[in-house]
Amino acid sequence: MMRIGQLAQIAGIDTQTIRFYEKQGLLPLPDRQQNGYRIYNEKHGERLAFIRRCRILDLSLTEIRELQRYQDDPHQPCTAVNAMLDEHISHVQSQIIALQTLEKHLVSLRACCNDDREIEACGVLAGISEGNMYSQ
Amino acid sequence: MMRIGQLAQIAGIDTQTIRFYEKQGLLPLPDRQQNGYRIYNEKHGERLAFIRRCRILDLSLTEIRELQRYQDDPHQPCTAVNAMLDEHISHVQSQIIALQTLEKHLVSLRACCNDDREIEACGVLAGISEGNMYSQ
DNA sequence: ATTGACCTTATAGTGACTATATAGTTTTAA
DNA sequence: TTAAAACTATATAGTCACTATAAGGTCAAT
Repeated sequence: MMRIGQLAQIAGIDTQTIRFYEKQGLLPLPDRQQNGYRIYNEKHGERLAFIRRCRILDLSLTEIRELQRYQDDPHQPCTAVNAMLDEHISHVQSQIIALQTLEKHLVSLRACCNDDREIEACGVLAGISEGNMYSQ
Repeated sequence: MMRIGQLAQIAGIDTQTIRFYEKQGLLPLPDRQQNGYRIYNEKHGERLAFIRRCRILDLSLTEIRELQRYQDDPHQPCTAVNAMLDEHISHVQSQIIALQTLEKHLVSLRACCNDDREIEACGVLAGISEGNMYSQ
């Protein structure tokens, strides 16, 4: 039995974030003291830890809600869970490829200028302005 | 001389986005017809193309504003432009590394389950719930 | 009695758009 | 000529996952 501040400290997050997750339907409504303070138990702590670990995996709050629904129905087959993860992995891989392309692009742009010029002659600005940005 | 729709078509973006850039101070205020319609010239088109190319490089609107200020002062040295790009490259590289770590993490989690289980026994959900997420 | 630490709710801000609502204007077709 | 379609205008809200701020209530210790 603890109040929001203690739960926040244990979970390593802000009290605001806990209230936010509650409002988002990710955390079950806690009991309240007579003064209105929220009271949490260990179940809340576990639920919060699950949410946090999902967030570390960069799952969206919607995906987390979906995972929680699966957990509440433990005799379903878990294909949907695996499918979600597969799709998430694809998404992350796409992001990586996009960023690697961007990086190449930026590095080759950077190579167009040393630091000893005036703005007017800056190869970087010229490179952006001229717009042959997809010509490798 | 063209109206916003034509400029949008040429630039390949939405009219809303043009008005948004104007409000953000990225596009100079265009003249207006008697009916209030905005009128653009080629300079606006070039400016918009510059903005778009910067966005393709994933530069923020703030960074673009900064680049525009440099362009307006063409006899400054261009060290700041290059520094901005260097920092942006570092930022992109950090993102790539973070995503690659995440991908490894997700792939190893995915390997904890085949598709033929019940939710209760799902290795993926267990992997998230158990929380030994940083033990490689 | 008051300070400080904690708790409450409600609201606004972040970034870069995107969508919606409402209304006025111009162009095209019947 | 009139009515519909296509364009323009402004203002406001929504996206995502928080984060910050405001304004106030509660509690323990000094």
